[in-house]
Amino acid sequence: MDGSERKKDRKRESILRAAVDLFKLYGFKKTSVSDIARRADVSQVTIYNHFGSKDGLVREVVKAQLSGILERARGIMAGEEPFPDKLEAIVFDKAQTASQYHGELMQAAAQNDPEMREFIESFWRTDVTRATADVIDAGKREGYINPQLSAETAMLYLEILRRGIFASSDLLEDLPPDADLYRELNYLFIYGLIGRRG
Amino acid sequence: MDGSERKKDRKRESILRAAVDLFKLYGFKKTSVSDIARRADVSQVTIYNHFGSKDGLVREVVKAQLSGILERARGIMAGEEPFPDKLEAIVFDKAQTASQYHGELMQAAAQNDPEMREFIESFWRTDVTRATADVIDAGKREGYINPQLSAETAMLYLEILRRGIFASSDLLEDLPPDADLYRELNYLFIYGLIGRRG
Amino acid sequence: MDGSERKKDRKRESILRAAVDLFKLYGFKKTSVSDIARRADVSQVTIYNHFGSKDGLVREVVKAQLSGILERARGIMAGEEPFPDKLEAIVFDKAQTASQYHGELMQAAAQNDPEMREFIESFWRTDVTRATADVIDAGKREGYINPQLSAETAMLYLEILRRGIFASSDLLEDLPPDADLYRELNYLFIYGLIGRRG
Amino acid sequence: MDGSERKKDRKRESILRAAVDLFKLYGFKKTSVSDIARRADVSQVTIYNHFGSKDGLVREVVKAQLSGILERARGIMAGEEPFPDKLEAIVFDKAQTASQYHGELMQAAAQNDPEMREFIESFWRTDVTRATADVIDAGKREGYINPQLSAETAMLYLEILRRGIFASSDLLEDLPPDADLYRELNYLFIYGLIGRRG
DNA sequence: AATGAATGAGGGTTCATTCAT
DNA sequence: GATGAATGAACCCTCATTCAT
Repeated sequence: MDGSERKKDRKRESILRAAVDLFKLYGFKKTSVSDIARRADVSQVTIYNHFGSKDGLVREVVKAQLSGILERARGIMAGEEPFPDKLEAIVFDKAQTASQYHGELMQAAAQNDPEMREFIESFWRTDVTRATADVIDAGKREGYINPQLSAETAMLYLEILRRGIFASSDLLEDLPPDADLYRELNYLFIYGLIGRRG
Repeated sequence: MDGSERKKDRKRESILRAAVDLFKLYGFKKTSVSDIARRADVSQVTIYNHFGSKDGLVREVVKAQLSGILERARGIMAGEEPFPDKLEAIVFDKAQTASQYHGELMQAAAQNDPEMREFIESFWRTDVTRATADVIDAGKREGYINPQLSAETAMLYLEILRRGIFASSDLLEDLPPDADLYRELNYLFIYGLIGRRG
Repeated sequence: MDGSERKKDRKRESILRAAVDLFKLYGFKKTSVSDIARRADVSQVTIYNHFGSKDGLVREVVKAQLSGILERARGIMAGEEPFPDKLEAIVFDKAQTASQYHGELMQAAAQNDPEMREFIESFWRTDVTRATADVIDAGKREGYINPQLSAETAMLYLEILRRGIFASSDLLEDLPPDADLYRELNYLFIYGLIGRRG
Repeated sequence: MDGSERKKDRKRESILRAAVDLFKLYGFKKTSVSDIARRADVSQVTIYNHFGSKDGLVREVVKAQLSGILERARGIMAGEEPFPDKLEAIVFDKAQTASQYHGELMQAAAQNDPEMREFIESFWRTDVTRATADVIDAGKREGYINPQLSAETAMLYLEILRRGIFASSDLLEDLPPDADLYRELNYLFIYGLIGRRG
């Protein structure tokens, strides 16, 4: 039935949201299933009925997280802004910039779960790589990326920046979202420490 | 007695080393006091006699870790190599590039422990800031850093790079330590995505 | 409607069969209602609609089991074979010789269920006693049972044999169903360890 | 130290006894670790410290149980009574005649524990077989067992009797320990249903 | 100073059962 | 009558910590 289906989905969403929130706040290990249940206003068992286990839950959270990041990145790249703006939007993707819980999550997801490991690796190998390659192409086309720079190195650099920003959210989170600092950092990404010359 | 003192210190060191090893391998939460005791070949209670609690232990580990990083950075800055080499050495500090256990540790240390939070913040505010400022000064003096770049932004950039590299150790760990990639990345840090022109 | 009735009965049978199978395989406590539902291809709730509770289900299983044993025994006694063959057929009743799940079942059925306890005891007192008495009468009539042996003792002996064989199914289950061993054991039941003399 | 050792052993014994009692009363699966802890007046965790897991506990219980039975049997065989008395003493071993919890225990012990399975099988193959062979030899020597009876069959018969009595403890437990019934049953074991003739 | 033994609190998970449709 | 979804209670187990020696 429709009502039941929708209700079930609502509970599912509610659990997922609660899980994401608490994982971000306290990390994966410190968040208990009972905490999640309480926050989602749901019985603990309902979580098991939906996701099978805590690992099953984190699996879904990770999948949703990864897809979300990718989707947003694609949306940004499809727009018409100049490259620096796109770069800024992608690298500073707000939704993921929220404490370094991500690493722990990924680790937890991959650790005891070969299937998940495969999923993550494949996701990285195909989707992320392709998306990042698009970014780099755009940058080269618009003259913001040195055409001689190998795609491999560029991708690694961007990844380091993403993760670094991600892991520095404690330093950034108090800034107003329109602070000049973002622009300046973005400028650094493109022109380096040495800055624009001539 | 001297022998007793030395023996005591040896136990202390043994516990610390065991803790660091296991934290790196399995993370802070997944490492139990009993694990550490077993690896250090010591009774659990001995750990409590020395460090008071698990949090007390992690406090010491963090202090040692931070001091180590700082000391190495100072050593590097005191040398005579050109700025790019120094930058590379500092940013890629091998000893800390070892799984992203660091973030979890810091979080654990700071979370339930105001004293520790104070220590870390003060450490950051004084020691790290000062050291990073030294790096930036050197860079400016040698013409590798845009003199108009504010110290604040530069420091943030360097911190982002450090943490990003740290969090990307999974991508870097299979590389030979003399790979060109390090040089290329370092080049990117200085000259940006746009590269050296003219 | 007839079709609905028959369908309902089919579900009932399907549940009972699934329960018996799983109880035999894994025991009563280790078999969950959800397991039974899955094997019977039925919703858990259907089991409750039919039997009220897990205990209610086990009650029905036990009743069916007991009636089955009794019915087979009566069939055998009604036949024309000589007494030793009848004895063998009854004591080695294949259908119940299938792991010692039986005891657990009876215990579970009787434990929290006074009504069931009453049923089992009455069943024992009337049906089983009567049937066993028939066996003994036949044995005496054909000269295979010492006429001076009290019915009480003889019945107890037969019951011990039945349960002993039941509980030894692990030792017997690999034997071919026509093995000499069955005859030899049966011979022992009649002639004892000392054997036929003279 | 001596005091600590003795205290530890006392706790160990206390736990074992509580476990045996409860297993006999309610069966293995229905007895929770917390029940055992409460009855032994000990923290649950102490049970884990001593036995590692519930399965570990049942392992020890089973080992103790088996060794006990064997030891008593050997003691009996070493005595000077005539064979029928020995047979009675062994087959009706009181200490094990206490509900059919035994089967469930063995099953639980062997199920998830290859090491235990090995232990039980080896125990059966060597100790039990040898002891039973001794019984049979004594019976033959004293003329109570048909010399032509194969050892295999005789052992199986005795085992069936043991288990049958074991599983019939509900029928026997109300009898006074000196009841004639025991003698009569024993008589049946030796002379069979047909009784002594001539 | 060091230890073996013991523990209260809490974690993930399963189960028999009920509710709403 | 049948079901999918949801649940409270209970279970096995682990952990950081303390007690007695």
